[in-house]
Amino acid sequence: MDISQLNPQQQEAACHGEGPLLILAGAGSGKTRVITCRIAHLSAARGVAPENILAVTFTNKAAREMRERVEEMLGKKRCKGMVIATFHSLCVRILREDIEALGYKKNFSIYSTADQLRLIKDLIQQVDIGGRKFDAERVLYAISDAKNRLVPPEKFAVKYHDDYEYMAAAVYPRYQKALKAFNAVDFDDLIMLVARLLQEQPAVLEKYRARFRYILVDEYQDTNAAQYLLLKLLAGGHRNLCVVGDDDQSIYGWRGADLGNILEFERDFPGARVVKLEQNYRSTGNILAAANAVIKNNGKRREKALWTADGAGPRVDYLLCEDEEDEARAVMERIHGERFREELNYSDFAILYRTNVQSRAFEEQLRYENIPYVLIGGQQFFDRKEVKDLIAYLKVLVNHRDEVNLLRILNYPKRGIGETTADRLIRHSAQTQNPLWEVLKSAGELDDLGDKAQEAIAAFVALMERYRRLFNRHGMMVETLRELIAEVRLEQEIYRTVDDPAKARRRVENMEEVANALASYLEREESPSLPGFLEKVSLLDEERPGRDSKEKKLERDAVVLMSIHSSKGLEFPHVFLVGMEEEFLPHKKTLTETFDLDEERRLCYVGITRARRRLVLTGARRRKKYGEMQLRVPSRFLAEIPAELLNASRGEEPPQLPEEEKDQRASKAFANIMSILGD
DNA sequence: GTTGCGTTTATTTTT
DNA sequence: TAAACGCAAC
Repeated sequence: MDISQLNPQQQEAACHGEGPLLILAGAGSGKTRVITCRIAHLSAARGVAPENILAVTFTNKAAREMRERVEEMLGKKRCKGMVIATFHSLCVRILREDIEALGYKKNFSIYSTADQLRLIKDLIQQVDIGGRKFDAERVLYAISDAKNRLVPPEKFAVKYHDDYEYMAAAVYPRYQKALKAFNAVDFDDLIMLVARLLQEQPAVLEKYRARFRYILVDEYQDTNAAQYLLLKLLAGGHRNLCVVGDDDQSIYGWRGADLGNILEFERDFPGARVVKLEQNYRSTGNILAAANAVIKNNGKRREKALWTADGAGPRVDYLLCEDEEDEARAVMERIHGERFREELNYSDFAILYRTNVQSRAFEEQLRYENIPYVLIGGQQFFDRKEVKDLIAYLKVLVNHRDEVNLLRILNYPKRGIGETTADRLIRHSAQTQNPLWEVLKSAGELDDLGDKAQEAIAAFVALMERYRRLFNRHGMMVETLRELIAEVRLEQEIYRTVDDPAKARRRVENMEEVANALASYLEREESPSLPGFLEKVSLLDEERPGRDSKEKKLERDAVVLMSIHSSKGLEFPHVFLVGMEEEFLPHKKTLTETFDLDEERRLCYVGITRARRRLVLTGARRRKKYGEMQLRVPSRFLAEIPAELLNASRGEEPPQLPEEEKDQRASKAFANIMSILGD
């Protein structure tokens, strides 16, 4: 480890000893370097044992990179036992060990969003408020939000008195009860249950406090109430908590992230040392000045200003285009020109937008001009039906109480257990309080089922029990999986139901990808298991079979298209921040419903600070929306960038007037009209 | 069990 | 505009 390569503030942070530490790390200020150096410092200079170090991140990618870099510095051997994990995978580890204290079994399933939605749809039907229909996603969102805020079902308060709140209030307790009966937890539970476990079980808390004596947290601005409590409990004894983050880059408020956590760190951990990292090693001076100018308009924030030792660079460009097509063409023009002039790769360019629909015009133009591009985001591999079906089999094999997935596969592919039979089975299960799986096992004794149905059920039970045994054979898991696919005829089912042969083939290949993912998991893992594989799959850890994960896509020589959210943590020599218009950035929703303009401004800030050497902002005068042409107004954030930093070509118009002036102008216009009317 | 048609709705998505 | 969904009809 070479501390001397760090700047003074970075050194101060990396070498801090005991007690709480807040590192306010501006965009591009080398925070990963500081965190990894700090871990190395704790280990090498202060003799902290690896198993006493816990580093928590939000993404698998961040965790992986952190581990790699620490291993590079310390050597693999001295990192053994160190826990560098995401919040979720840390919590799974803890729960696998200690969840029984909460009344779950250790083979609990982790429910994906799709699993959650299936369950919630079902529960909405059961509650049934006057036959009115409800969007399950909105109900799920309300429940998830409650969990993130640590609000238990019985304390869920209806505040705004809208229908969805009442529905959520009705569904939430049932949902939570069902999950427990199914021996399943959702993503939010992973955090919430661990927080509860630590709160209610002093012995468990002591165990982990003794184990994790030094805790480091990355992207602290993104922590929610549950994660905060978890950290507070874990660090409660020794207070060796080091958090790194940037309040200006908090863009996940809508997922429960609580900006207060980073703003109030010293209040929560008195005596905390605060280190600001403001030197930026990424962008040119003008880009940073633009970023600073925008973000300083936010009210609640930690004052900081990024600076660079490098030059100012060219000014930030602003292109006001006619419409979305013109905008796309303008961006292409720039890509062609710059690429040629500076001998750049396509992958040096990124096009960032607020909403995914905006990518379309750019995709079309890129394709038209034969420029290679990758689109990041969109449908996830595990959202594909065929993958979910196969995974459902595996989930049930591991946890037969998982009724959401049991019902998913009970008659898929068709095996003669129709809807009527299923309904009867479910009713029996409800009446006798017996898990559905037990009802299936004893279905032979039920007199309201026909012989055919009973036979089919018995065959299904036998199939599942057989595969449960088969999967336990050592070193045969991939073969077993393929046998399972063949035996239940999943492929035939796809070819039967999908009429487009190419599409069908792709789906079958996706299923094969699951087998490949399992194979690569088996290769990598020391003591692999089916539950272990499912866990990786659920937590979207590297076994994700999609042949184009975000990381892989970024390796190709292609222009990158993605949302501003997806771009956090990345950087590109040339960035196009497109659609700089009111109702995109800030988004219409925040103007009419959520009113969190600050988060939109942070989003703008994140977009700007992705650029290393050149930033181009674009917008259109009009664009087609919902099939209709609309006039567009330049984003108010443009007006926050000082004119001398901006290079406005194309349109003559300067960025829009500041808000107050616009208001004044509007009220003057209003006064005029009134006076005319008054005459 | 499909197919087809009308209705509805339209952010962001680290796990 | 377009995609996703639900419901009714085949």
